[in-house]
Amino acid sequence: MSSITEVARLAGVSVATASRVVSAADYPVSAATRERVLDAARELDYVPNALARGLLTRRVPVVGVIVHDITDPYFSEVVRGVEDAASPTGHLVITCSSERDPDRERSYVRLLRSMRAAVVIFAGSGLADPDLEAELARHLGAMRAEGAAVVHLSPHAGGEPEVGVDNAAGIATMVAALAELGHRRIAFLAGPRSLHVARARLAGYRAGLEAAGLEADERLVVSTSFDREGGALAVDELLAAHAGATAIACANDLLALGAMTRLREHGVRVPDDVSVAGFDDISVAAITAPSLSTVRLPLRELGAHGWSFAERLLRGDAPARETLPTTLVMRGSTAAPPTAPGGLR
Amino acid sequence: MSSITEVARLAGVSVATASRVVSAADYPVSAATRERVLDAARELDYVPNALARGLLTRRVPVVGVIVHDITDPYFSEVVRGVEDAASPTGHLVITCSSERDPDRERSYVRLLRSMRAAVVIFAGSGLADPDLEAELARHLGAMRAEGAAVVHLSPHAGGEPEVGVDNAAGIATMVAALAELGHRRIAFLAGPRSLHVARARLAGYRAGLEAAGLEADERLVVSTSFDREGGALAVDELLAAHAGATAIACANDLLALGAMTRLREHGVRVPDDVSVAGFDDISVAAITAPSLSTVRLPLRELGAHGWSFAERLLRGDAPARETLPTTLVMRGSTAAPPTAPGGLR
DNA sequence: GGCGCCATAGTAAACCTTTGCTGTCCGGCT
DNA sequence: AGCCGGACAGCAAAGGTTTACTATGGCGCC
Repeated sequence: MSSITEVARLAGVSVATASRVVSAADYPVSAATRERVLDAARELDYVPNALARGLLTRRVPVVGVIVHDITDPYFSEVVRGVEDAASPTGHLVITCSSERDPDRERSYVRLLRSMRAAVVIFAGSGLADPDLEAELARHLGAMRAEGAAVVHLSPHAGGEPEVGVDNAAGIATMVAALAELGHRRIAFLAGPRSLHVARARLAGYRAGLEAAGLEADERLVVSTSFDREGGALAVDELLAAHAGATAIACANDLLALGAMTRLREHGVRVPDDVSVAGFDDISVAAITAPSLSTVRLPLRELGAHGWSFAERLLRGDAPARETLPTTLVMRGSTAAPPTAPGGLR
Repeated sequence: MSSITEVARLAGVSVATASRVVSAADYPVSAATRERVLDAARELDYVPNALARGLLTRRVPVVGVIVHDITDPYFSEVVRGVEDAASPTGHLVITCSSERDPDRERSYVRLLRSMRAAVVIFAGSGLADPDLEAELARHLGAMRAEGAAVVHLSPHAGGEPEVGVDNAAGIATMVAALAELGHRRIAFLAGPRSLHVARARLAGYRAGLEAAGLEADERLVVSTSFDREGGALAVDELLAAHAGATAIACANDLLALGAMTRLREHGVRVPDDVSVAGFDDISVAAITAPSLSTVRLPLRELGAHGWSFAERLLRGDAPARETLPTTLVMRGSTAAPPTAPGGLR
């Protein structure tokens, strides 16, 4: 593979000049010389060595994205957003599926550091592990000191993310929409109490209730795991409590899907007897029967904003924290409450 | 960030010795010296510079995976397979969503080359574009000459992939299963004629028909785009043709999903009136109502095998081409044909 | 005509590691 | 006692690029 030395030799100039031409430095080079160098580069099929360049600039045009699992549509959307934003500037995206395993996360960050990645974006941070925290903090500190940018995206265990999503407001608009349809008793499937996101969404539910002038009833709030299984269990619990809900808002689409399945098993019709609403708008939501009313998270934008935040960091700016808005998506799983006194009893 | 020079200084040895310790070369170093170097490295939080190392070894522990779109579950599974296989050896995975755009693909390969990536895996190759082909061939040739490994996975426009999936056999087993259920008129939604995969699957359909002793009828084969929209359109076409199919096999789960939706809109029940079968087993397939009978592709394995193929290539072996088997997954969207003369008319 | 400045071009150091080759020391063998 | 070889350590080059600094030449201006 040809190096810049060979390009310079073929063009009959010094390597310095050749370098200035091919790397488009703002250094004066006469048009004739430039042309000769470009010709030589073309002829030799010259591709600059990013390693040598990175060795000097202490940074390689690569952005690492730490996700839980690239297979999860949530994360692949975010990664795609990063990629779309980063690739026009010649940056490559490295995906790191940590599986929330501290060891994997640790080793990924170490690898990224050894590679002198310009940017690290945390899209799904690991669970709290003091040991990991410490090592991570050390690595991240060192990387920042080296000039790399580190950005945290929305669900971030260790505090406020640099770029977030307004979970609370999102849920609140859904609650408002349900109230608008005429629902007075709106249940909420909250997901695990331990997760930061879940807590934010629960807060949004409460705020939405208050804004709509509805009474809060703790019997209407059920905490379970963040998956379909949890949604099904929560429905059982709601039925057992005879809480009389006419609508069920969920902290998560998977919860909503699980709830719908279980409701069907109990012979409860959606949305005729009970309305169900999700959160996230994963791609399945549009194709279930009935299709799921939900709140769309701007996942691609989240990734893109994460990149642009990092880019500004790289330039030495101190960008302001951002919060991205969600959008309401009303589909077939919600309707006005039944006129006859109904709901889950 | 500390370099090996500082480690050596702190340990009171030469850089050569320090290097031999930290890079675990099989070179004799006394136990005491080794210990001192290791201590120094730990104290300084030394992380080797992969760029400097790569500059020397002409290769950096990175594998680029070219996909159509990381957001497509098909590709994210493959990428995950590569990642799981590659990361234990300290390799990082770069995802490149080319969107089947020759320009993007070109620029990704160029970037990967400039980075001296050790491996490039094509998981979803671009459409035929003579211009791209030429430039790609040049890049790939150069990379191979440099010692990098290049591997093509199953859907490969430019010929036989190094690691493939037996598409034809997969469809054939599905056709056999439908025939077994009693179906005699099995339609096939074939996807675009231009795609190599689509053609392979169509061939499988024909082979399956023949093996089951069923008559081929060209009115039962519909070519559309490879998405839900295409599935819906194909159903319209099938209905218009009054072909009287009792089962619809699809070259793709998305086609099947689109077909099911449109069938519902026409008041046709699945599987009571018509059976529908997909191909790929994307994750949604299990949670639609009814759940989709389909053929599972070993996507993760495909990625993992791609990596191991590349690894052997890197070691200088000449591994043999591989073809991975598919598995039949029968769920709720298929059943015996209606006893009363039914089907799509 | 001489001086200095501008426009270019070149020199060489630096980035960090690996590794072939060259020491050095010591123990053991003849 | 002399020699040899083994075990370990160090020197220095090489890998490809960028960039601060230096050199060259031509031209304008007084």
